[in-house]
Amino acid sequence: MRRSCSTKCRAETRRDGGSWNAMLTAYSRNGKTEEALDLFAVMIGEGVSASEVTFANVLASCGSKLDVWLSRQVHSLVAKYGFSGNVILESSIVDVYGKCGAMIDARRMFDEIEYPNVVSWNVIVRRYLEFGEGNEAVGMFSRMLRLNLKPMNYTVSNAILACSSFGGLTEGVQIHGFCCKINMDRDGVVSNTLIDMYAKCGDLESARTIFDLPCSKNVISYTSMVSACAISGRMSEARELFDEMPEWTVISWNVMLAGYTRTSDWEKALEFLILMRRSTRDVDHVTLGLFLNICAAIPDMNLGKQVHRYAYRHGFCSNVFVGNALLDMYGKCGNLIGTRNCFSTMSHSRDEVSWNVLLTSFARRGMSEQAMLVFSEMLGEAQPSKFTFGTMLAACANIFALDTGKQIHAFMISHGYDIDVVMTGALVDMYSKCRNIAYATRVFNGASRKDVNSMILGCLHNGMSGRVFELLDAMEEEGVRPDHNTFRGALRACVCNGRVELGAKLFESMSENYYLLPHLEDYESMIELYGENGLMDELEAFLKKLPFEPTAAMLIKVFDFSRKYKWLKLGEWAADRLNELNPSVPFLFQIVDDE
DNA sequence: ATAGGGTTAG
Repeated sequence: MRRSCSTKCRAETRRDGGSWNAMLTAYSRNGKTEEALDLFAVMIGEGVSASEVTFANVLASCGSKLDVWLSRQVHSLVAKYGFSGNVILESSIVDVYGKCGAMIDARRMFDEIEYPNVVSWNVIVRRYLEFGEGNEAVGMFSRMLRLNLKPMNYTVSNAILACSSFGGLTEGVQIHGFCCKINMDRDGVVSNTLIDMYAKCGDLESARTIFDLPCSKNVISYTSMVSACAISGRMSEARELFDEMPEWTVISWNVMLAGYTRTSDWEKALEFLILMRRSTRDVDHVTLGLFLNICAAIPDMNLGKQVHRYAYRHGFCSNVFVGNALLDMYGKCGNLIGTRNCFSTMSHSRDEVSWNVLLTSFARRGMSEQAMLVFSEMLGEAQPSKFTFGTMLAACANIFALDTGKQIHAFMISHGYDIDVVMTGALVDMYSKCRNIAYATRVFNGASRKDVNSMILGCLHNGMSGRVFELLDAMEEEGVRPDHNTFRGALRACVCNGRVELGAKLFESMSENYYLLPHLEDYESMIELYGENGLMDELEAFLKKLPFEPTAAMLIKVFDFSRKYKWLKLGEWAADRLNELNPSVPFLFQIVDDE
């Protein structure tokens, strides 16, 4: 390649920088990165004077090559050829370093620019945003404003995007105010980004207000708004907006589909997929990933296999999202061989999520030993994350592997992993299932945000149900909102301790004050609570108010309690129901024994 | 240059 370049150029009559640059530009604009860089090397070698245009093209090529060492070399050549102080080239160097993920170098270059222009500022904001440092991006943006520079709409848009990336609603509102001040709030790109920012920060009303302004409706603002409703679970609102959209893209379809899967409405999701297939030929890797999530959740492996075949035929299997969704689908359908096979074929395109899915698939089926093996294999290739540890701790809990569990706990502490609510819960769960309630308590007490439910279950698991009431009191004191699992555990504790009145009060309060519909288990607990304490009047009244037909298990309990406390009428009632459920064996249940 | 997706848990 190098030879052909130089031959070609030698044949030319004029070999000044101009024709070299023309070629360089052609290569670089057409994505011929290697060719452009080779040509540049020849240029330098032959002593052709490199101009601003030369470096602009070479830097563009460096940016697509994502090679930080190469970028540093070109950076030094820019200085050597006397272009220090050229704001365009220096901004380009900031850009290239940023693209390579070398934000320290990017920032150093930026700070060296004597008079950064609006493009320089845009580049630094954008790169911080892409690097995942939204805070820093917003910080640079406000520095720009303090210098009284007027940002481009793209820069404003990037700064707003940065706010959404870390949930900075306060900062977002301030930028919105600034946009109004300089009359940029009606700019198409800016207003769409604002809608998206408000939506992602959970302020749907503000998003809607901007969306409803005249002239701000297009596919993108519609899609943002639909997405906002969909991620907040407001699917009927999302659907209404979707139906009135002027046109649809594959993204708008995917947004709706994601909404249905997020709300676990698998039926509607499938229905929507059928509608989608009938309306458009557009299907991409996101659609397929979501489709596989649905197959995994139902679960329907045959459907999943059809999607797999489709993905294979259309070349989507090399996409890591599709690959991971496939792993998950096979795992959730219980086909661990399928998961393993997929995982092996993904050897060139797998990431830490793939490993986590593989781990979870084994752990979910109680195959903790295999999960442990996968974990040690994983350490050689990928970084474990909180997901990894969560799964591993659950696997330890299942096989009472206290020592391994402790090692994982120690590993997390020594490597500075953040131990959040979920991790605290997983640790408490592991320690209490391994019957080490002392450690479970220590983890629980030391946590800043506590997962009370796991501690309640731990106490119940270790025969310390009395402590559940202390936990409930502490919860109330700290204003922590109980959820379904809290009540389930609390009711179990009432059963264990004969706390009938408290149980009844909790059961009432569950739907009255917390709008939580009791589950079957909660009704069972109440039946046990009344029955075991011989409160047959209350039991009878409770059964009369049941909003559904009692289950066989409930009836058997009622039958047994009635026998014990000689509550014949209720016992006969239960026996009749049970006999109706078992017509093949008449009179299996009799409250008065035949003599 | 502004819109979408995956892995932890009772």
